[in-house]
Amino acid sequence: MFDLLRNYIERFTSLPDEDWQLLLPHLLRKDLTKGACFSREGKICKEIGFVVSGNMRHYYTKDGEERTTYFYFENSMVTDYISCILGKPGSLTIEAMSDTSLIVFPYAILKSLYNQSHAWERFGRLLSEYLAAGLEERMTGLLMLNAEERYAQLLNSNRQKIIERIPQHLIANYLGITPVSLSRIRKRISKK
Amino acid sequence: MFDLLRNYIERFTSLPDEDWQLLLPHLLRKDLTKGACFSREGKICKEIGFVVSGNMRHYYTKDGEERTTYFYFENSMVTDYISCILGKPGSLTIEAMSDTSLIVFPYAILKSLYNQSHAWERFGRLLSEYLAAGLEERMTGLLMLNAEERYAQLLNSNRQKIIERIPQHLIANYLGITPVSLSRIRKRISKK
DNA sequence: CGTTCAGTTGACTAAGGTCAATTCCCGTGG
DNA sequence: CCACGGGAATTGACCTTAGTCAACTGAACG
Repeated sequence: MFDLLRNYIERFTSLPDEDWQLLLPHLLRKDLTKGACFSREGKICKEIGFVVSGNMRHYYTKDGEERTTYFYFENSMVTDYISCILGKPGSLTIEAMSDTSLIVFPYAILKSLYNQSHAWERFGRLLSEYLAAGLEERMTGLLMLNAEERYAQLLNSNRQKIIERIPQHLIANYLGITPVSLSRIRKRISKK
Repeated sequence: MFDLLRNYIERFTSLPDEDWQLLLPHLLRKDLTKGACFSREGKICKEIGFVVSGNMRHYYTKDGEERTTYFYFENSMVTDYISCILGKPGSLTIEAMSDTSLIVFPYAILKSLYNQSHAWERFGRLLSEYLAAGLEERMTGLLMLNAEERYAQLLNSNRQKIIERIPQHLIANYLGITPVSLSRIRKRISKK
């Protein structure tokens, strides 16, 4: 099963077997039931996860309201990377939306791998670059587009899984609007 | 003068002299006059810059309108990093707000340094992490705060240079609002 | 069947934008 | 020294977008 993670990593950069062996002994399987949290606002996130099956979302809270900014599906990494990097309490909560199986390992291990091997350092660079590119796209969407345009962008993007598998009120939340507004937007679009 | 850049890099990670020597021959000085662009929307950005003196801003455009999302002052790196990383045309324009002196080098060189040296790879990782952390903070500000809260956040942040040296209509733009709105917000705050 | 929860719809509200007029500040030329 | 011109900032009147609240519909499930 751990090979799923290895394949994922190799999509970023090739990883000699000896490097993989450095991580392997630290991998654990972890199962979360629906609604359980992988990481919580206010806690320092110390683990990296990899979703084997199930799906998750992460959200920020303000005045008790949730703002979802990411959905995780099988075959992707999950962590409050900013909290890991900065070693500070995160502002993010990551929650299993269904029963979910993960492979996990401590961020501290990844950090020590950075020292032990250039290949791991490279993986860390590429992962951060990938994250930054994603964040930038997200930010420009919020900055440049109104609600209807953001919805249209989502429909035209390669995020099919979100449209197919996420209930509408969470999609609204992800777009930064209320379910009521999304319903109206959909009505407006369908009239065209 | 190039030592300014070296000092900047060493704030991320220590860099043995032999590694620094790999970059040194590729450094150039570049001067931009007020209003000149370092990188343009629609062009692939192939250079990394370091501001020796002067200041710059970067902005996105939508329907001919500019949205400023970053100001650069002396002693900081400047580039459309996302365009560099992805090797795609950027959606960002970076413009000198005053006559500006830069140290520049090709991104391709940095990329080759990643292959040549673990220390440079580490720098690349830390730079990307730093960028991601900044983007995340910016995104959450846009997502979670209204205009007045964003302005208050700016005032309470360690971005003094922006408040002191940037004209109000560009601060408004940076906050994602019109100069008219910022003026009203300031009035509201001053009444308290 | 009734309960529950997602989604839809209507009426009203709030935040911020638009447009236009006015004022302020500052540099330049007479 | 004063007058003028131009851009930045302020202010008022009005508009647009999305949020709020509440009522209603509809499907899923015990």
